[in-house]
Amino acid sequence: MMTPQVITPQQMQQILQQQVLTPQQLQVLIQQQQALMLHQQLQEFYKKQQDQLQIQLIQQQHAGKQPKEQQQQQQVTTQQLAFQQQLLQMQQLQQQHLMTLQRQGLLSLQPGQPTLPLQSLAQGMIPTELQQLWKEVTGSHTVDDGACNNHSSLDLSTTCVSSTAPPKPSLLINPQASTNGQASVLTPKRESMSHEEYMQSHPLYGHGVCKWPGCEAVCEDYSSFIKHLNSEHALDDRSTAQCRVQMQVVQQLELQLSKDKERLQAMMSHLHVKSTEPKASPQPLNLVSSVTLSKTASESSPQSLPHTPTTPTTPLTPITQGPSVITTTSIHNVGPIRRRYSDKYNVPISSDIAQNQEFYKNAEVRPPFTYASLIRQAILESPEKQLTLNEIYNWFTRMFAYFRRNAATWKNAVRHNLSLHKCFVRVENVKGAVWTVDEIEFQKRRPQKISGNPSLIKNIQTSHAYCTPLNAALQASMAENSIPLYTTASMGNPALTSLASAMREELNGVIDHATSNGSDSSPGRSPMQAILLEIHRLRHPQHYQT
DNA sequence: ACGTGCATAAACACTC
DNA sequence: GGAGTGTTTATGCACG
Repeated sequence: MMTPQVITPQQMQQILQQQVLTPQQLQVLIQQQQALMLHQQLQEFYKKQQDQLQIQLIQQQHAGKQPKEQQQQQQVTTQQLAFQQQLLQMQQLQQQHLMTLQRQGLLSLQPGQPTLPLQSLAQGMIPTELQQLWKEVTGSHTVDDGACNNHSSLDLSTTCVSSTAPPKPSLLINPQASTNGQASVLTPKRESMSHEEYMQSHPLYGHGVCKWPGCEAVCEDYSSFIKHLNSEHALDDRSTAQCRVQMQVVQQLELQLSKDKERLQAMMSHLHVKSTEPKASPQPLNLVSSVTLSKTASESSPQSLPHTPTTPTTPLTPITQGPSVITTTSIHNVGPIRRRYSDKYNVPISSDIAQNQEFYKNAEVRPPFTYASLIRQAILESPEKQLTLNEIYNWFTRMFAYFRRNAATWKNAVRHNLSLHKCFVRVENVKGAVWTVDEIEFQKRRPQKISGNPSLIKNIQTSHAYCTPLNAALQASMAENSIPLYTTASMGNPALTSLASAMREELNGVIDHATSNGSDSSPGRSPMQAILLEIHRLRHPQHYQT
C-alpha cells in the first residue's frame, strides 16, 4: 500500500463522481483522510513550534547587545541546545503519533517518508473533535486527563475536552452498515438472531475478511473470525479508541448528511420558486431564468409569460452556499450548449427522461435534447409508435414544465422539425394524419460514437465537476460515458449516499469554475490520486485514448 | 473563415 | 374567417 496523502477537495470530487471506489474503500479513505487531517494538524503545530524556536534563536543571535561576546556565544549555545532538545522532543512526539496512527490501521507510512506534505487543513472535523480524537488516539499511552493539552501545550484553540467526558448523544446506528463497528460490538442483537443470520449479517465480517477498521485479517470461517475478534479486538484501550473514532466518523457523516438534505431541499424549493420569478432577473444564479429560453425567444416571444419584470415577486434570499452550488458557468451550460452535448454524444434520452422525470415536470429546465430527439421520443413512447401533432404537443407539455410556456414558439419549432427532418414520416390515418419515426433516417443524422478527443472528454469532466446533480444533461452524459454521478448511482444505497454526502461536504466552498478547470492538470497529484486515476483508467480506457 | 446543425421566427398554403 | 396543420425560407448562434 502506498502512503496515503490528503486528497484535495477537487480530487475528492473526482473520486466521488467517477465512483472508482466501493463504499468500503470510501470508508477507509475517509478514515485515512481524517487521520491525515489530525496528523497535519499536529504537523502544523510542530512546524509552528519549530518556527517559533527558530525565531527565538535568530533573535538571540541578533541581539548583539550583550556586554560580552563570550557571554553571548554561551547564550546562543544554550539556546541552540535547548532548541535541539525541543526538536528532538517534537520528533519523538511525531514518531509516537505516527506509530499510533499506524497501529490504528489508519495510516501506513513508508520508512523513507517520515512526514507528510504540509497542506492547508481541509474542512473536516472541528478542532474539538480533533482534540478529542487526539486524546483518544494517543490517550492509551500518554493519558493525562488532568491536563488538557498534555503534549507540549497542543493548542487547538478549543475548550478542553476530557476523554472521560460523557459519550455523545445516541447515534442512529444501522447495525447492518459495514461502516459501523460499534454496533456489532455493543448491540445485543445476536441473541435474537440465528447463528446463520448473524453470520450473514455481521457487519464486521464479510468475504472471509475481518472488517474492523484497518484490520482486514483473513478469517477462514465464522468461528475463526469470532476468535480473531475476541483476541485482536477485545475491549482494550486501542479498540475503544478505534471505536470512538468510528463513532466520530459516523456522527460526522450523519451531520453532513442532514446538512446535505437541507441543501437539497433549499435547492429544490429555490428552483420551484424561481420558476415564478421575472425572467429578466439579473441574478446569475437563477438557473431557471438562465435556461428558460434563449435570448431571442424570451425577448421576442409574442406570448410572453404572465410574469414580467414588473411583477415583483418575493425576493429570495440568495442561497449563500459555497461554490458547490450551481455556478454561472454551469448555468450557461444548461441552455443550448447542453442540448448540444447530449445530442452530440447520443445520450440515451429515454433513460435521462425517465431518471429525471419529476425534475423536468416541475422545474422549468429545458430538456437537454433537440426538438427532433424529443419528438422521436414522444412517438416511440406511444403504444402504436405514432402520434398526431396534437398528441405530440400534449406529450411535450405533460413531460416538461418548460414547454408549458411560449407555446407558439416551441409548437412552431415542433412543426418545423417534423417537416424538416426526413426521419419524421407523415402517415394518413383514419382519424387523420399521424407522425411516425423512420429510425434508419434518424440514426443517419446522428453520429454514433463519442470521439476519443481528449479535449472533448475534458470538457465533459470539467463540466460535470462543477455542475450540480440536477444538471440532467451532464448526468446523461455521465451515464453515456459510464461515469455515473454519485447522486444518481447512489440512489437506493444509503451507505454510499451518506458517504458521498459526507465527502461532498468536504468540498464546500472550494468547487468553482477555476478549480474545476485546474483539477485536471493540478500539479502534485498524490499517490492516492494516482492510484484512483489508474483504477479509473483501467475501468474506462476509452476515456484515455489519445 | 467556413460549413454544419440547430433553434427561432415568419410567411405561406391547405384543410376543416 | 379563423384555427390548426404542414411546408419553406431566413437568420442567428455554437461548434468543429
